Amino acid sequence: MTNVITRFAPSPTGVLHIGSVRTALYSWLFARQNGGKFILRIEDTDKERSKREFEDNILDGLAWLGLTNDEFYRQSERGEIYKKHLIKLIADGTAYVSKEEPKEPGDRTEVIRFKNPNGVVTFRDEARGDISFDTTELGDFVIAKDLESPLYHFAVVVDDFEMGVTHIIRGDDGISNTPRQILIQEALGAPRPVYAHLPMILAPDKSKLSKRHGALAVTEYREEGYLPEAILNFVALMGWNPGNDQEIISLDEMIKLFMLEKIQKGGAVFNIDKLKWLNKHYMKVLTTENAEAEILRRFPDDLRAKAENNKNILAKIVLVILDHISTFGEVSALADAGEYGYFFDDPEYSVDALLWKDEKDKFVAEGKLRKVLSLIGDIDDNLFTPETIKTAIWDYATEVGRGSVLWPMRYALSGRDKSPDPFVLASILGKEVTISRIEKATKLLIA
RNA sequence: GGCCUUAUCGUCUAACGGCUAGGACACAGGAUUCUCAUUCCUGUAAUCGGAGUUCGAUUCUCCGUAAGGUCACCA
Repeated sequence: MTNVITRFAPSPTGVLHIGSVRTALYSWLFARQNGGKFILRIEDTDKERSKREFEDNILDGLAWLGLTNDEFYRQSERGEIYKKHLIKLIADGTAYVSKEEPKEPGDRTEVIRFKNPNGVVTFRDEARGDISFDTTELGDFVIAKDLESPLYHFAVVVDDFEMGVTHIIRGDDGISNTPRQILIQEALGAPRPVYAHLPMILAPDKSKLSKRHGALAVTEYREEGYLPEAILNFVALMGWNPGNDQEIISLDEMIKLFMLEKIQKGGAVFNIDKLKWLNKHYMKVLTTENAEAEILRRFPDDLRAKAENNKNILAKIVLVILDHISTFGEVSALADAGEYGYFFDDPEYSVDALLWKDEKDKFVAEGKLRKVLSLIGDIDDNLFTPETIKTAIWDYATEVGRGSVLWPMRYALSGRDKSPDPFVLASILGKEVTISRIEKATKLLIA
């Protein structure tokens, strides 16, 4: 295909949410796949509702996701262009100035209406097939309040024409707008672009996704600790598939495999669990430095200070932390719950907690911990790894009952009912700290 | 209400008109190291209803039903 030009045209009356991201992504993919251009156009003809903060949010979100645009426009800066076409249509007789009875406060007594030829419009939708409308019911619809104030339908058509847009990929809600836009196109003498309408993204109750259902701005997903790769992968697969069972798909692969014809027709319910699953996957393939930075950022101040003073420990616990979360945002909640303290400070716990459920005798437990001490005492400081520690203890633990050895050992190191296994813990803490914590536990047991 | 669109496991989806309707998330059970989490294995689970065309329908046609969109001097 030659000279493909697509566009993403949000109105800055709200934040960039997950549905818009998918529309932007598909348009972007199609342009990139065909070596074409991707245009970002801010549709801010409604001066009342358009807000700069929303535009900033949209730009911020797209940049974060890496959906780069080749050209950027604001409709509010293109008044002369619309005016020129408006004058031409009026001169041609395909539009006219109409006297009106104001129906609501603020209504004009004069607007510009389109002279509807009243025919049936049939267009081909790449995602759905042929669609026909009888446009008679539209009447002579309003296309501008005056020469300086074009309305949505008119501005869109003029812009797509002027910018040479070849493929319009947009939401399902644009489908009913298409006939009247085609009418305007024909009056303008503009070529008809290829259309592809995307099904809606729905809430779990199948209603339109809204803030109430977690339709957050992508910038909020970023704050919650989702990765752009996960967001992109997730939205790509809502309403499209690569033609095989592949679930993990990179942007580069999407560019290769994307096809308008494979776009789903029915709406898709937003499934946060799948997003989390994808995010967990992408967190694991993140570089250690990036993961470390994300984690550190979520730590409360005191914990962060300790971690920064002990980079050695921090580097070792990244994988352990990653294992237990789906988003980086969970780190702060877990940290607040005291989850990571034991990596840096000796834990506090009661004697009872130290005892395994099937071995409540303090003296027996103390004896087993002392045995552990002697078994790991021989390991070289530099070879204090989960493997060597396990090798040293395993046979003994198996012989006398794994739980009766491993539970007290793990508890002595972490002071928590739930934690990584004792071998990993010991290797993270290092030989010296491990021994001192276990010794402390033995003293507590026979005190 | 008019018009437009859509309908496969709970969810995202696959299946030239032709194997036992496949995969993923979630869920359940099991295994891997005491706990938690990973990882692995196994399992539960779907073609909206009714006609028609056909040797044969998830697939094509029609009628229902349900859901969504749209009917602005918003976008």
